[in-house]
Amino acid sequence: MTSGSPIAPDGVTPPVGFAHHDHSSCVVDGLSAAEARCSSEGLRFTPVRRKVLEILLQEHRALGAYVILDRLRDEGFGSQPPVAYRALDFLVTNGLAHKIERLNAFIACAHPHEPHAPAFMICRLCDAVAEAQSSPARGALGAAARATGFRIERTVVEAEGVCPSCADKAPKKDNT
Amino acid sequence: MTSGSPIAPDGVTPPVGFAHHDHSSCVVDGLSAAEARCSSEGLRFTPVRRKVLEILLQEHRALGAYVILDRLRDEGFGSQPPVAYRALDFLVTNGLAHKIERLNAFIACAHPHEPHAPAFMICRLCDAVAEAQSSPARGALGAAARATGFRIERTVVEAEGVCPSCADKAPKKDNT
DNA sequence: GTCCTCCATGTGATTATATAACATTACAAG
DNA sequence: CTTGTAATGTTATATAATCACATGGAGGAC
Repeated sequence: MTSGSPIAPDGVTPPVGFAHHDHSSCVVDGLSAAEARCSSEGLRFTPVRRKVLEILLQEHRALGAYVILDRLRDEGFGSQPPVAYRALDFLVTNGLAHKIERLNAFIACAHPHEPHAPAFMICRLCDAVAEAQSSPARGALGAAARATGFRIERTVVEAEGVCPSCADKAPKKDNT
Repeated sequence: MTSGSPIAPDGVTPPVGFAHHDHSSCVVDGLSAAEARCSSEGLRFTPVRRKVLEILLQEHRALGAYVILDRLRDEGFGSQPPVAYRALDFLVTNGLAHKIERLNAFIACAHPHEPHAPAFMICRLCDAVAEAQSSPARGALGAAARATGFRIERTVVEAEGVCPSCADKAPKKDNT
């Protein structure tokens, strides 16, 4: 996406995941960004953590912890749940991956270079997930929070629906 | 269990909805709104469903399905998970309750009279949950969805943080 | 009325998701 | 090398959700 990364008129970074792009660069960029981040912050980017991130980067979909665990086992890592959960916790804590609460599953961060309040679009037909930026504190939710004195520390913003590709394949949904 | 009392261990009334209000009317209004809705739409507001909604209405916090199940058992209803999950599914489907994805728990709808895209504020200290309205499709997420052709069908908007009451109790925040 | 069908409920078993607890290993600092 | 700390491995368990099938009740067809 390096060459074909148009910036929308309003300055919003377009989401990745529903559009064609050079996917190999997603993996490469994601891993190198993770290395850079960990190096600069003194975090240990260990083999398990790297492998989990690589697994996540290979698709723009959310993967359950046990799917990841299966792949870790195939790669010779430990095969018990904490192995996957600990690596995922590291990645999420450090902004290299996100948990999709709606799916109880995990996805690699699509914008690992900058701090962000992620928002996700989840296709209920093909399970593709695209990450966008959100500013929930600026909308109705932020107004409600300020009105009541609630201090927002973290937000979960997830939209469920149909991605353009699936909408093309099944334009009408009343057809069984 | 604490017999369902919404009184915190220290004896202080927790922030229900973050603001003082006539809580008995929450229960009454919620139940009567549910009756009206079900009556007008030909839905069966059965004893289990009514009891589950009543349980949820008694607190402005999210309850796990198994907590609800415990209370159902105490009331003489079935004690197996599907009993609670089916009633919850009915309530959520018909807009009388919501699932808080972040907590894997459920809460009664605070605005049962009108269709809405709910947003929630979750206090990580006292577990109180307040419901607000959201318009995620009008912000950055909506812009991203339109830009990519994603059709939003449902949104999850949940903010985690500290409610005003807990912020007062622990003004110096030694975070985490 | 009887029968029938549909939907809701009850129950036992199972699957899926996540964490607790503790032993072992790797690694950096002194 | 010793030691402290973080990471990993492993067993067991907790929590969340669903499957599969039996039972029962309300309402319509006859």
